[in-house]
Amino acid sequence: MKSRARPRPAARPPAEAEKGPAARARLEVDERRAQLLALGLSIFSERSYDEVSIDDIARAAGISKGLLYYYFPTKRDFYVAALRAASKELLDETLGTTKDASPEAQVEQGVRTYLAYVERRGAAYVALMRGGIGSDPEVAAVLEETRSTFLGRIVAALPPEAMGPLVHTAMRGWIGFFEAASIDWVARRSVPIEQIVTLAKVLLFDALRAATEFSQTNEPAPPKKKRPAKAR
Amino acid sequence: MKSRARPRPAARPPAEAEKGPAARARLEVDERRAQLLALGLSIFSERSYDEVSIDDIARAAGISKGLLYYYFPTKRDFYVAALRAASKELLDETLGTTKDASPEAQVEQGVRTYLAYVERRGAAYVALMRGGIGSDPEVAAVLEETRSTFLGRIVAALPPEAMGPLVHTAMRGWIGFFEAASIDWVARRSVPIEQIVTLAKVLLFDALRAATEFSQTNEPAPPKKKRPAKAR
DNA sequence: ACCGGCTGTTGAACTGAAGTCAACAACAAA
DNA sequence: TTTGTTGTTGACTTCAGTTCAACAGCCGGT
Repeated sequence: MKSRARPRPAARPPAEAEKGPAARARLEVDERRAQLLALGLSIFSERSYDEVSIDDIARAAGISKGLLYYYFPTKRDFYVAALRAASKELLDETLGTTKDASPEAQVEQGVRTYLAYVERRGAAYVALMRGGIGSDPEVAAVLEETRSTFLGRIVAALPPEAMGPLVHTAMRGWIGFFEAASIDWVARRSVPIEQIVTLAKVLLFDALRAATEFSQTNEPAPPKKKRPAKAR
Repeated sequence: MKSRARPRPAARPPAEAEKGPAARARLEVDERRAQLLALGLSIFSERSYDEVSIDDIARAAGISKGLLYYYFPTKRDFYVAALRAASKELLDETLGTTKDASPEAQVEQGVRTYLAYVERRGAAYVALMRGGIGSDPEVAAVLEETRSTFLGRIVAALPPEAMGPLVHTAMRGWIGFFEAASIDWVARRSVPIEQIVTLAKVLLFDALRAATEFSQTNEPAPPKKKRPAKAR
């Protein structure tokens, strides 16, 4: 009975109508959150950020618009959360279980796993890892964070003396190479995965070698022959 | 849509007030368009797409909001137009006047000019070439177009027999490498430009060599070639 | 000068989607 | 049952993008 009679937004329709699919269920925070993130990931893979309205998302999830704001403060936050989830998934999967294999084997393993993820997620990978909302600071941060993590893993496996500004840039560049190659690969699918793996692996070491070499001199380096990573 | 009988928006204030800066000037279409694009380029370099409102842009340009819509059908179109202008600028500058230099010299020249652009435009390059509005189809198209043009230039200088799916992917990847390296370079500025130029040049040919090699066999390729590039 | 016509320009109104909020319902504990 | 907590709702508010009819600068013809 509550005589709290406040404004009075008119009575609500009991909504007795039975909705075929999932009628309103009261889920736990974590469940619903996970459900929404998964949904967001799939939706944003197909349509761009602002081709999708909050109402679309709510409708697809079978919930009200307001509930979305109960879990995510803003549409953008929702997008970022979905992006972050995808990033985490990728990072976790590629963490690699190989401890003490040779550097070559480790790289090969990591690259292969990465490509497997790209192949499985396809559109999601392209839509979220590439592009994103763009200039948006938070989105850029997630992408930056992801690349930075990969960079860290590579650097961690390098002999400390080999590190230098140019090597840093070179590795950064290699990540760019690999992302671009991955996208081209999934988009065209005209090359066996093994060739991509080998190409990426070889170029990583090529880049590493070239960078350490050129760090010493500004000249195109005529004397030195080869010599992967070694003394400074 | 809403052709309601518009009664009478009330007379407009003569606005006799003298505006200090540039009072309303009647410009020609091309001039104003160019002015707006330049302005947009600089604005979007500093703040993200939706941190900037139409009103902000209009205010900065000293015009009314409505006029913007006289030149560009939508905010997004405006953004895309600015992006396209930047892309065209970059593509034009790097077209290279060297006709018959050696492949190496051509690449070096192109890379150097590209980096000069990146250095000059700094934020604009990063904000527009990277990111963009993201998932947006049109924006993606402009970026794709830009990369595709660069790819075309590289491919055009290759001996036809050398072309294959893997080489295509490799070159695509190299472009990704170079973009990432460029961004890292402008962001950190801890490496002399010459080193970046050399690194990029060497890796282009490394990638080319590796790709043509692996195209033949799935094996890590034991023997074979050395110098593919020859310029038709 | 006067009249048009063409076109750049404006301000206010309109629209639609993001974001807010008080009421409410499902469930658990008392 | 009663009460407390908290997931859930839908109408409402807000505000940035978009539309539009009126308007003003400028040229050519008379």
